[in-house]
Amino acid sequence: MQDTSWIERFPALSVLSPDERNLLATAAMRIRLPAGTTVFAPGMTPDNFLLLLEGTVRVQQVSPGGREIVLYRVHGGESCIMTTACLLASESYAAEGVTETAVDAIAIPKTAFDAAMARSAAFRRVVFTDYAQRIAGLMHLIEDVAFERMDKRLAQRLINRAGGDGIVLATQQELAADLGTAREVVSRQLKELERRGLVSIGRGRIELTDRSGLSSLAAAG
Amino acid sequence: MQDTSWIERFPALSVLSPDERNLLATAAMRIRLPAGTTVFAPGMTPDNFLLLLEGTVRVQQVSPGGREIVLYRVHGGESCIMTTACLLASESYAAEGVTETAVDAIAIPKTAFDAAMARSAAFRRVVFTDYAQRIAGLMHLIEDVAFERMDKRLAQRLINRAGGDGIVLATQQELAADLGTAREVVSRQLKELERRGLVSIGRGRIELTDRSGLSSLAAAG
DNA sequence: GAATGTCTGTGACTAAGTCACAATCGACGC
DNA sequence: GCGTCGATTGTGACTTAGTCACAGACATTC
Repeated sequence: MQDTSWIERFPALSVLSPDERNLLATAAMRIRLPAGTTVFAPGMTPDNFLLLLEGTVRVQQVSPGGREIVLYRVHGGESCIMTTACLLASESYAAEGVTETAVDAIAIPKTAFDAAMARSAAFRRVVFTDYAQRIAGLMHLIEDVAFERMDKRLAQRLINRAGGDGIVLATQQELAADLGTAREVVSRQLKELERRGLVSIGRGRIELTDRSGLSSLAAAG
Repeated sequence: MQDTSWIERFPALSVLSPDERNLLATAAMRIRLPAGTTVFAPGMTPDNFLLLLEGTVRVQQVSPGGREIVLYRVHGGESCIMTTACLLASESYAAEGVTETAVDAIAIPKTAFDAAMARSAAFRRVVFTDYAQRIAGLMHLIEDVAFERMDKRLAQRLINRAGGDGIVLATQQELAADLGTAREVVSRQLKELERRGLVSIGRGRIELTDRSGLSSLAAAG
């Protein structure tokens, strides 16, 4: 008797027939990873597809010059299928995935993945939705990097990253990686935001003192 | 009796069973479009998936400020499935597809697409390969835009765009859109390349006078 | 409380993007 | 042949972003 309860974590899979559930549950392995684990990296051929139950995985690219850019994050309830599928299909790209928090996930071997794709329309829908969302995200990122001003992007990022208390726990280096820019640029931009009274800067911590001000900056054309 | 000969244009589909061929061929429509046709655009819900036989489709994004960036191009023998699938799955993105040349394509209605995905492993492979390649391309583009120098990117682009005679037929505006930068920047970069004896500039036309010089610039770290 | 490693700030410089024009070219009509 | 018009290209002056080379500040550990 397999444990199929994790399937409920994915609303799109809740319509699976008992047969289909069994197919997935039989092959699925529950895995737990601590924060900071490299899930995949250039040169590694992944043999499992991941469905995240809890935690987040950061997918990023590192430039030769040492600069980084975060491509997207996978959160609990989302699938990490896209990147692994890509790694299988085309060798050449330099993205790596790292757990940002402890992660609880379901790993599905390639053979079971293929079988599920063949047999289950619901499973296909999950996979396609994942692809579509990631691609839309990447396109949005390209638009951002190519066309938007840094102050606007930083304001946006601070708002997204802030907890309900209006506090962002991140170093300037981490923010720089999120935005694909240099740490010094973040330092100067934050200074300017502080001067304007929108944030207050601490070590590894930024407090948003004027969220609506930041929002209007983030929305500015 | 359906015409299934176009299937041979897609090597990955040549392994289809007669049944599967028939499924596709019955639903498929052959379409021809002149250059400059908008295949899809924000707000349009596409109801067909395209397999390109001949010609190219340019997929690009336009910024509020009027700047453009080419995300990728779909060539003959490739599928244009990704973007359309994305458009169906998630409304919010601003890419548009325009034919760059006259295009000869096969259009497959959504229902037949879903059926083919359910029944044919080969068809799934085509679709996944398309996704994987596009995503790898988008990631490469992000890396380029975020980290590479403009002179290097321009040199690369000129090499890719040049015919066997070493001539690029494109306006500076078009090159700027390819790279996601401003036309003035292309103008100045070209001037610098000309000064270094790598190219010779004409109106709507750039001649590569030193390909190996351009190559080493494009490869430079 | 001294040492150490991490994080942050800053000046000086280079690269890229923006804005506002001017100059040039090619095609078309007369 | 000549003039006109739109498209294309060139350029200066300025702003924004990224690079390099540091110095200073802070937290943790011994």
